[in-house]
Amino acid sequence: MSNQDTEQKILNAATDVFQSKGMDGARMQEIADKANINKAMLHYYYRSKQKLFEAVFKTAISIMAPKLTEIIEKEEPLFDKIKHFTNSYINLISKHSYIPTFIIHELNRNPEILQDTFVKQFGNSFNKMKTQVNEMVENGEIRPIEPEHLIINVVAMSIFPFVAKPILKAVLQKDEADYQLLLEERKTHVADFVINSIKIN
Amino acid sequence: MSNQDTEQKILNAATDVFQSKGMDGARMQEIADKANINKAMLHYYYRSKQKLFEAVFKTAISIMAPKLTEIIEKEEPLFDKIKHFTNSYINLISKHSYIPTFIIHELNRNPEILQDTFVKQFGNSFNKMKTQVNEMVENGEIRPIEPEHLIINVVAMSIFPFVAKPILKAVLQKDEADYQLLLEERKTHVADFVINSIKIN
DNA sequence: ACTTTTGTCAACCAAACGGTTAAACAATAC
DNA sequence: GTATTGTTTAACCGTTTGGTTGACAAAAGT
Repeated sequence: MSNQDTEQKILNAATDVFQSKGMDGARMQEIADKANINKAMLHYYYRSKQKLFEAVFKTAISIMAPKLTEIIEKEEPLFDKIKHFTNSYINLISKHSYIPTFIIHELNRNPEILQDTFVKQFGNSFNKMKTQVNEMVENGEIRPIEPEHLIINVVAMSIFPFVAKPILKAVLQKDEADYQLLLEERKTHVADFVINSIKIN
Repeated sequence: MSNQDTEQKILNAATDVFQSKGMDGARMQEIADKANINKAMLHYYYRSKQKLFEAVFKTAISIMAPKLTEIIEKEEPLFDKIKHFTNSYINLISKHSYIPTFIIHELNRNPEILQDTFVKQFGNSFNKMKTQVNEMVENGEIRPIEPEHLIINVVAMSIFPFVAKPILKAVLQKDEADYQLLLEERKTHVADFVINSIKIN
C-alpha cells in the first residue's frame, strides 16, 4: 500500500461520506472505517476535518463547473447549445447524483466558500451567451426573453429532478427504475420544452 | 410567561435553527439561547432533539404542501392554473425561503421521514390534473406533453432559484436587491414561459 | 391549609467527537 | 548493516454534545 494509495482512499471515502451526510453529519471515524485505515491518517494527510471537507467540496465544484462553461462558451447555434446542455449535463449529474444537493446545502450553510475563480470564469462565458440571445431576440429569431431567465430555466429543469428526487419519487409514485427512465427522458424533453417556448412558428 | 408561550417560543427558535443549519448542524443550546430559556425546557416539552426536529419538519411540509394541492385541485383552465401556481407558490416560498433547501437536504439524508398522508393526498390531486392535460393534448388544444414532465418543469423553475440562490447570485453577479427583483419577475415569467411552450399558435 | 401537579433552572453526566501523541513499523539512503 | 525518513497504529485527551437530575417555586386541586 503506497502513500498515494492511502491519500486517494481517504479522499474517496471522504467524498462518499461528506456528499451523502454533509459536513455536519459526517464523522471522521466513519470516513476512516470506509477507507479501511486508522483515523489518525486523516489528520496526517489532511490536517483537519475542515481541510478534508474543502478538498471534497472543491472536487465537487470542479466536476460540475467546467462542463457548464464549456457548453455555454462553444460557438454554435442557440438551439444546438440547449440540446447539448440538457443532454450532457443530465448525463453528468447521473454519474454524480449526490453532488448537486451537496453543493446546494453547503453553500446555503456558508455562502462564502465559493471562490471567485469559478464565478468569474463563468461570468465571462455567460456574457457571450447573453449577447447571442439578445441578438436573436432583436432579429426576431426567437420570442423576447431575458437571457438570465432562460439560463435559470434550463439549469433548473435539468438539476431539480435530482435534488428533489425523494419527494418526486414519492409523489409520482415511481420506483427507482421508473424514476431513472423519467430522468433519461428529460435529456431531450427539457431541450424540446425550452425550444418550443422561445421559437417563433 | 405561560406554558403555551414557552412551547411556542421553543418551536419558533427550533424552526430558525433547524431550517438554517439542518438537523446535524443544529445545537440544542443554540435553540435554547434563541428562545431565552433553559436547555432542559427543550426536553421537557419535546423529549429529544429528534422529536423537536420532527415537529419542525412536519410544520415545514404543512406550509408547502397544502398550497400545492389546493391550486392543482382547483377546477379551472390549465393556463390559469399555471399562472396561479407560479405566482402564489413563488410568493409563498419568498416568505419561507429556507424551507425548500431544508426539506430537500433532510429528505436526501433520510428519505423515509416522508409520511404517506401528504404523498397520497397529492397523488389524488395530481391524477385530476393528469387527465386535464391528457384531454387537452388529445383535443389538440396544447402541444403533446407528459403531465409528469409538465409539473416537474413548473415546480423546478419555481423552486430552484431559491435553493440555488447563493450560486446564482454569484454567477449572475447580483446583489440581494437585484436578486429579489429577479425572483419577483419569475412569478409571471415562469407561467409565460410554460404556456408559450405548450400552447398552439 | 395543604397537597399535588406543572414549569423552570443550575449543575451535572456519560458518550461521542475532532484531534494528538508516542512508539512501532517500513522503506529508502548512506 | 545501520541511520534516516516517511507511514501507520493503538491509546489517549480535552471539549462539546444531547440528555438527566434534583431542588424549588408557582399554580391547581382538594
